Amino acid sequence: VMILRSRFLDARRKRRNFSKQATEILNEYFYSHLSNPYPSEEAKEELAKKCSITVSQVSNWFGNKRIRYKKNIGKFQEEANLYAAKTAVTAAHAVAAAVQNNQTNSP
Amino acid sequence: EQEAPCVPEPCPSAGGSAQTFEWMRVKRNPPKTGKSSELGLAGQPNAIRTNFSTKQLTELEKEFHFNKYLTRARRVEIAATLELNETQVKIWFQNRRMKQKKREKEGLAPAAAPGAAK
DNA sequence: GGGGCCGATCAATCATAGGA
DNA sequence: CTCCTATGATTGATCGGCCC
Repeated sequence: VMILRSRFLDARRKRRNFSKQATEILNEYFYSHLSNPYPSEEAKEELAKKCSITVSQVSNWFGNKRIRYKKNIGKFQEEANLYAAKTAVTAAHAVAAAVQNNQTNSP
Repeated sequence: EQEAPCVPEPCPSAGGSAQTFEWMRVKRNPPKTGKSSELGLAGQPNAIRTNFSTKQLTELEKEFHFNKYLTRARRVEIAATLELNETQVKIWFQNRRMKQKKREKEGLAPAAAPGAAK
């Protein structure tokens, strides 16, 4: 028992929460890829840049998010719906644009 | 950037909210690293994460500084000395190497150091 | 056919940040 | 200030691939 917290003095001690918008970006990606929330190395780099954090931090975030999400799906339902709706709007715009494009050329 | 084979089984749910995808069902097998008390039979693996003592970590760290890779002989020796499985020692070195690599990559380009001078 | 290594990930835990 | 929860990081160990 006393074989204590030998880990004391970790980097964990000076943890900082990510900015509100960084979390926003990460969540957007997570929920828009809920069927397979495993960003590629390139995707991670891009997210890292957009969030101003390191690739490792992006990996940590997804790792924690996935585990915690599946541990209690219900708890994230609201959040899931929120982001689902948000990306739906974006998707709708994309579809609309695509339709416009296709109207002038049908294979 | 578009996979396709996903969703082998979307799951019920009529509501319209999140479905249960495969990654949410993934379960890892419990650690086979049973040790201290190798239960009678029926091989009931400990299924617990071993907590390395400070002494063990210190020795492993020291050895790592000497050699990044272990030879079979050295591994056996260390495992015996520290009372760990050869597997645990092997895994520790693997994780340690990955950790080292990560550190090198990160500590080698923190470029943007906002408020560097303070 | 097996063993080790790598890269990614898991899962439990630690220690802190932030809110009521 | 005292809980209590949310969250980022660490780490022993697993999974799938690859190589020899």
